Amino acid sequence: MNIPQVQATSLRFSGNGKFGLAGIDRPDWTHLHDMLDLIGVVIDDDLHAPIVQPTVRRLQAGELLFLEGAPATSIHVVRPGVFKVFRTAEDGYEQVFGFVRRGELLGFDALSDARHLMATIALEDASVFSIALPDFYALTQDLPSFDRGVMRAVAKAMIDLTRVSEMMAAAAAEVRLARFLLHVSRCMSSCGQSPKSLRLQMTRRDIGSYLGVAHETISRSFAALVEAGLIEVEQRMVEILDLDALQRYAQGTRAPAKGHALRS
Amino acid sequence: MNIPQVQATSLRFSGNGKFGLAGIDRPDWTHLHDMLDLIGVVIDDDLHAPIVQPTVRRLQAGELLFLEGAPATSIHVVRPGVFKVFRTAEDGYEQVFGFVRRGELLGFDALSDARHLMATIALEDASVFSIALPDFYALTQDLPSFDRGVMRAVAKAMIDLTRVSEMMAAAAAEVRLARFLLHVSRCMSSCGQSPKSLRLQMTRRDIGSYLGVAHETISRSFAALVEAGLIEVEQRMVEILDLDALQRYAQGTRAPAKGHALRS
DNA sequence: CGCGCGATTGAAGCGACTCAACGGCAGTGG
DNA sequence: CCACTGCCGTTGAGTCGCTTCAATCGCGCG
Repeated sequence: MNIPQVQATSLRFSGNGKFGLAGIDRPDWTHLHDMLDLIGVVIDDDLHAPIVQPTVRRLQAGELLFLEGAPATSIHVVRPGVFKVFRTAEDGYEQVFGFVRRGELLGFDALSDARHLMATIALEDASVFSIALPDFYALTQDLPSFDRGVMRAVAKAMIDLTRVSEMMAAAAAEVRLARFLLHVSRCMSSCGQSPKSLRLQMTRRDIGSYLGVAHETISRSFAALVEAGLIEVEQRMVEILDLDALQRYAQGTRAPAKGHALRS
Repeated sequence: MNIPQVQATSLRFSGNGKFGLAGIDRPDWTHLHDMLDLIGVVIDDDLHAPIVQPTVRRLQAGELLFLEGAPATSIHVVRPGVFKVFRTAEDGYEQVFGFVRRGELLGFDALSDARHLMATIALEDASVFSIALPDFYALTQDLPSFDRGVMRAVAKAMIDLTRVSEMMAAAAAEVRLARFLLHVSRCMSSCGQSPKSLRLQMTRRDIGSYLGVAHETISRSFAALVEAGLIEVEQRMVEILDLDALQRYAQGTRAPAKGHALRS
């Protein structure tokens, strides 16, 4: 398998009116602006030269952003599209670690040893901003607000990873699925979309691997949630009928730990 | 509940012989040096003023570093000691997200919304370097190598979080435990200690919560691994008898003991 | 059109959970 | 000093739910 090359896109304007002075005659800043906006960075620094320019890479559904084991060259920010982060065990079992959506970082895990430990694939047509590592480091130094924005984004990514543990903490598979759906729901609403109408981009098998259960169990759990009147399912479209009830349903955990000796 | 305040410790030397030159007449730099060394930062920048000074906080076993929900004030780097990161669900169930050891960061997750989502407790007598957030941000700007060191440390923390998924991916509880022990083993060897002789600081219940199984099952799994001749267990001391065999045993993903390669 | 894959459903076995009881150890207070 | 009291760790028994194997259906695609 080969890794698609990063392609520089033509410079175009997407109506970023936030900075009146920007982009009049230097379209080089447009992508940078958009990317900063995407990760929620408020520009309080002057954009002085030398400012690097992220490139845009477009991927079709099913296209790999990078393979596991690939040397890390860039940090990516997801624009439209959803990615699956996974790793294939020696026996062929595919472990899914998470799903990455608009505004989130990709490839950050490789910063520890310059090598990706997980593969990343586009689950639908998508595109990302890519910054070469040297440029990335230059940006963190030149733009303190970018540095903080990255820290914030990374912290959020870490929180997302702990969400996995939370979902798996539930003993019952239906509860795990309920938590997963709520997680996706929150992602939807944070993206300004309806939190009750979900379009899942991943297969049942992906969800199963992510939640640590067999894909057949996911299928049955969907049926159970439908049976309970909490959701409606049609293929990969999920309609949450009663958000509150689903939340209550997702509360159940394992048997609680008894008293705890905490000193402070 | 109140949140323990970070206490500035008096500057005193606890027999740090690693830096022969340090602490002779400028103790202000000693802590910073030690902390940078701890997270693997190679100093290629001049340490010019104004350089901030991390404080040291010592904790007894069972003492909380911070509670969940607490406002984030500092970033911490673990010196000797092991911490447990966890969250208590509404029904009292304690979900363990990970164990943090020497050289790793604590409190980074709060950088997204300035509030800790997880509590952190010392499992044994421990101490940490603490840097107030403003100082932390100042450091990342003043010392590019520190900034990269932090990124590296954070990337490693993210990888550690994905390890949780990997451990939970195994259907069999014994395999999960085997993977956990190997994980601890790798931590030991990366700290320069023996990878075959482990002293676990956490209870069976902690391990169970971390691995997503009941604590009784952890107990039984220990017995099974002992029975298989892979390890020896005495209380919380674990001796790995055959590292290779344990690794082979930990390979199995999903497929219950179907004629497992364990029967001698 | 047939092939492959995703999704669903059924059947059967077993592994993990819950509940329960026990011994050991440490901290505490009379 | 020694009961007392939790908690930790272990072990047993029984139930339940998930996994595995299997068959079927639908859909997209070459």
